[in-house]
Amino acid sequence: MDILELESFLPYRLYRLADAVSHEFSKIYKDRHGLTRPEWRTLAGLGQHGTMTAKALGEQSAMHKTKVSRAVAELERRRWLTRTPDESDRRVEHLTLTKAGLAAYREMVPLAKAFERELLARLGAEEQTAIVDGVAALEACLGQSVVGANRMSSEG
Amino acid sequence: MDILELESFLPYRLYRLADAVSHEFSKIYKDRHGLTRPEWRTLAGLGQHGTMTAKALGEQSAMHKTKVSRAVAELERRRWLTRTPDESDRRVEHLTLTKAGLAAYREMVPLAKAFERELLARLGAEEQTAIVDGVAALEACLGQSVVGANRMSSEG
DNA sequence: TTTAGATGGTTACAAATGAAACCACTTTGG
DNA sequence: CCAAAGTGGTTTCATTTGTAACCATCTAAA
Repeated sequence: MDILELESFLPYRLYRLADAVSHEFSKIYKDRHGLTRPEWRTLAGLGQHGTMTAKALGEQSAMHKTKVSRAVAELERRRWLTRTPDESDRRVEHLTLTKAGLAAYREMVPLAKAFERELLARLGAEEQTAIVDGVAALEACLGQSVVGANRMSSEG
Repeated sequence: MDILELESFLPYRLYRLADAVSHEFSKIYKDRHGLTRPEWRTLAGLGQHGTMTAKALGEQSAMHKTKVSRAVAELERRRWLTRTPDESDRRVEHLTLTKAGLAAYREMVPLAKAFERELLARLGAEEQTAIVDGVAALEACLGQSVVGANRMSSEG
């Protein structure tokens, strides 16, 4: 009988690994500020780019537009971001972090970087390049049309 | 100002990648039989091991016990598995696939294997070993206590 | 014994999520 | 100019999920 060994099955391993890493990392924004993942990504996007539309946010951080909408609403409620109507297209709003939002972002960036650094630090040199390159390769091949702007991640 | 480049941030990339792969793979069990991921994992676990308890299922496939409970209930409703009370401990039930469940499992195993094979086939030889080894390394270091039996994945 | 905890498993409830409908606006093609 | 289709973004609704409480049973210690 032909069986499948789940523990060795790449999609399963990949998912479980990502889930564990993500869950570990979520402590940084969840325990600290009670943010959800969509909220964290929104904060990260705006911190990185300064000003973005909801649509751009969704594309950059692979989130469904309803998630973006809700995350933006919550961050606005916290007064971590403000909306500015677009001059020429009144459907569009430009989102920008407030001082408070920026402060939170600035506080989290070093923690995020430290997390990534320490995660990789537990690995040997070749192992580090292995994941980084491996992930990059899969991203590239799975590609343009699946990962990234179009897919609109479910995020778990 | 110190910023974080989300697109290069490993936890984010890993999650997005796993999500894309998983979503792609989910077509095999979702489109074909309308299974959810917990249901698929339950099927896979039982197919692989023959008979398991709900607890063992949760440990093997990194699922929260409520997910296992619900998945088992659904597969039972479909008559894809049966429960047999344990002789010596009446809290425990042993789960086994029925003929129908086994048939579905047998049908999916080759598809799953083909999916994995074709996914890897898109990569070069070194790239293949890169992800496989990279994932293994992270699994190992992130380790025993985080990935696997204890974590009880959220699954998305 | 008896009783206080563990343990396998289910259920109730609240929060997060996705699909699809929707609103306001803009663009396109007659 | 006008209707039809497209787009940015929100809301509604049903489903999925996690937490915590829960039930039944088992174990261990007094």
